[in-house]
Amino acid sequence: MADIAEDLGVSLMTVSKALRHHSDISEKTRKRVIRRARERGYEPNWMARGLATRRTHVVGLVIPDLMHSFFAEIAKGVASVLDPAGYQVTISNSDENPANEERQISTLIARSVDGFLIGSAERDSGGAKIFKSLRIRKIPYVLFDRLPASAGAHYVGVDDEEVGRLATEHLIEQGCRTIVHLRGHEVSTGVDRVRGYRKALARHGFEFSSRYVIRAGNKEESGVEAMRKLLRLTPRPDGVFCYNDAIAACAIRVALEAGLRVPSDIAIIGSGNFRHSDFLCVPLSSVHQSSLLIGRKSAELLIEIMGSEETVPARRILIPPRLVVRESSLRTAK
Amino acid sequence: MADIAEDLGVSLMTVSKALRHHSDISEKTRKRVIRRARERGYEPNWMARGLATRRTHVVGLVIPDLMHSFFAEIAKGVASVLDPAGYQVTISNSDENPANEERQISTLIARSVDGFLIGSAERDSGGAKIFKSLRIRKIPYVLFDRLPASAGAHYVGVDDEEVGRLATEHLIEQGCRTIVHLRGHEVSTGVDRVRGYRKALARHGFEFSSRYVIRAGNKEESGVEAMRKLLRLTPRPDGVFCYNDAIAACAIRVALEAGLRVPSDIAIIGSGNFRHSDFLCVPLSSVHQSSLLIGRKSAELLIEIMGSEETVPARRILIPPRLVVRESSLRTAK
DNA sequence: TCGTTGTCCGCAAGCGTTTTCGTGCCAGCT
DNA sequence: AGCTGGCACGAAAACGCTTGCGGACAACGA
Repeated sequence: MADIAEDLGVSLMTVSKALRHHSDISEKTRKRVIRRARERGYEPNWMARGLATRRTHVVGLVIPDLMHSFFAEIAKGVASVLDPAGYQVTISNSDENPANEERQISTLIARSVDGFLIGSAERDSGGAKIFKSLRIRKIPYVLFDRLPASAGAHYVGVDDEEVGRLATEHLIEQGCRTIVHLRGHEVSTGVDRVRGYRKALARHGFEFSSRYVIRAGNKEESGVEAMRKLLRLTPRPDGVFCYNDAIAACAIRVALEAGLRVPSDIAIIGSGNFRHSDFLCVPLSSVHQSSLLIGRKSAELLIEIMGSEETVPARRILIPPRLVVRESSLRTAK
Repeated sequence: MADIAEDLGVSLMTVSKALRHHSDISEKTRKRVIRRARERGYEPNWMARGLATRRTHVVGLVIPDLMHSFFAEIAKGVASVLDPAGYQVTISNSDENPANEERQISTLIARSVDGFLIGSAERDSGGAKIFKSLRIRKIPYVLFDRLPASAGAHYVGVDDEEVGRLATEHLIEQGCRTIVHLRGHEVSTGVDRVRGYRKALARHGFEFSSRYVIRAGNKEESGVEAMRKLLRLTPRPDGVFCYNDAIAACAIRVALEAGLRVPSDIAIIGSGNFRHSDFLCVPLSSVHQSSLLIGRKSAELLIEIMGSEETVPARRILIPPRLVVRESSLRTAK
C-alpha cells in the first residue's frame, strides 16, 4: 500500500481511503489508485485491517453433524451467500454434543469471529449459558433448524409443526387407522413435530396415546430398536411417521424383515427427503425441508444483523415444508 | 495483557514471553503470569498476533462436494486433528468445478491462510496454475483423495489401483464372466481404478475391452444412463464394478427395473462404502475407503510441513482399501 | 579486584491497516 | 476584500502483539 502511494505521489492515507471508496477521495484519484493497485496485485492484509477495525469478517458455522446431508446442504447454502459477501466461513462439528458445541463456540469467540450461525445440539433441558455469553459480548448469532428454549434469538428453520401435520394427515388420508410417531430427541424439531402429529390426529378425530410416540433419536441404530418395539404393539400400527429419513429407512427394513409389506401392511413416511430416498427397497415418502434455503436465509439474516449497529428485534423465519409422496406411503389406487 | 503486566509489576514483554513459554522467563514469574492471565480471562488477540508473526493459524480445506458423505467425513477427520492443534479450519466447496476451486483458493490466499488441504476437482487435462502459484508463494499444501498430474506434491489418499483390483477380483471369484466398469471422470481416482480393473482382468486371463469401460461420472443421473447403456451390451455383463456407491445404487435399481435379479443375474459392487448401503433394495457390496483416516493423515502431514522451515520432499501416503461384501455381489453359496 | 558468563527482564521498533482531526485551497457569497 | 463552507488530502496515533537487542544483576573463576 505504501508502494502504491509512492508510485502515485500521494499519501498512504489517500490510498487507503480510495480503496475503500471513502467519500473523501475525488473520483479521479480513486480511479488512479484502484488501477495501480490492480496492476501491482495488491491484496489487503486482513489481520491488519481486522486489528484496526476490530472485525474479522469471519463467521462461525456450528453444525451438529456434517455427515447428515441435510446439514451439509445447509453449509452449502450458507457459503453461497456469505462467500460473495466477503465473509469467510469456518465450520465446526459438534457431533450432537452440547459440551462440544460450547467448547467450539468458545474457541471461536476467542478467535473473535464476527458472528455465528448455530444449529444447536443443546437439549431444551440444558443450561445453554453459552448463548448468554454471546449476548453479553454482543456477538450476533442466528440459530437454524433447532431452537433451544434457552437461546431465544433470531431463528431460521422449517415449520416443524407443519411437518408433523403434513405427514400425519397424509397417512390418515391413505387410510391408516393406527398411526405411530418415531420421534426425535429433545430438540425443538423433535418436540414440534410431535405437536403437529397430535394436532393432526385431533383434528381428524383420532385418539392420541402416548404409547404411540416412541423415541428413536436420530441415528440409525436407535431407529431399529424403536421400530421393533413398535411392531410389538397391539393393535399393530399401520402407519408410521418417522423423525427423519434415516430412521424411516431403518423402519422399512425392519418391517420387511418382519414379513410385512410396505406400504400395504404398514405405510411409512420420513422427513428430510434425503438424497438417496429413491434408492431404498421401497422408495421413501418424506416431508421435504429445503436445507439450502435454510442456509441461505440464515446467512442473509446474519449479515443483516451484523450490519446494523442497533440490536435487531429477534426474528423468526419459518420455511414451509413440502410433502413428497413416493411408494412407501402410497396405498390408494392411482 | 498490559493490565496483567501492571497487576504484577512487570513489563508487558515479560507477560508476552511468559505466556508463550519463552525460555527467557524464570519459572516463577511465568507461573505468576499464567495464573493471573487465567484469573482475568485473558485471550490472546489473533489478529494482533498474526500481524506480528505473519501466521494466521488458519488452514483452508477445499472439498469437491460436501454432500458426499465421503468428503464430509474427511472434513471431520481433518478437524479432529487440526482443532486440538490450535488451527482453525475453513471449508470451501468447489462443487467439482475447477474454476470455483481456483477462485476459492485465491481468495483464501488473499486471506493469508497458513496452509491448504485440497481435494482437487482439477481434471488431469487442466492447467492447474493455481498449484504453481501456491508453490511460488511457498504456501504449504497437501492434496487428498485426488492427485492431479499437474499438482505434484504431498498427497494422502486411498490406493485406488488396489480398489479396482479388489473389486474386480472379487467379482471374478464370484464367478462373473463378463465384468464391466462404470468409471468416474478424469481425476486420478477414476483413472487409477480403471488401471486396477485392467490389471485384475489381465492377471486372471480375462480379456479387456474398452467397450466394457463406461463413463458414469460420479452423480446419480449419469449413472442411470450409463447402466442402461451397459445392459444393452452383448453378451450381457454379469458383473459391474462401479466408481462409487451412488452410481452402484443406480445400477441396482436400473438392473431390477430391467427385470434382472441382483446378484444372481448380475453382481454389483461399488466403492466408498457409504452410510446407507445397508438400506438399499439389495445391500450393496463396496470397497471401503477410510475417509476419516484420510482426513486425519492429511492434516497431520500438513502440520508437519507447516512446522518445518525447509521445504519437505514430497510425500505420498496411501491408505489400503478394504472389501466389504454384502448381498449385491454374493453369488457363491455360503 | 576484575573480567566473564549466564539468567532474567525491558526498551524500542515494528507488523499493515483505519480513524480522528486537522490543513490548505478554491468557489461562492455578501 | 473578507468570510463561510465544502472538498481533497495528509499527519499522527492507535489496534495488541512479537522480535532483536541491550542492560542489570548475581555468581563465578582467575
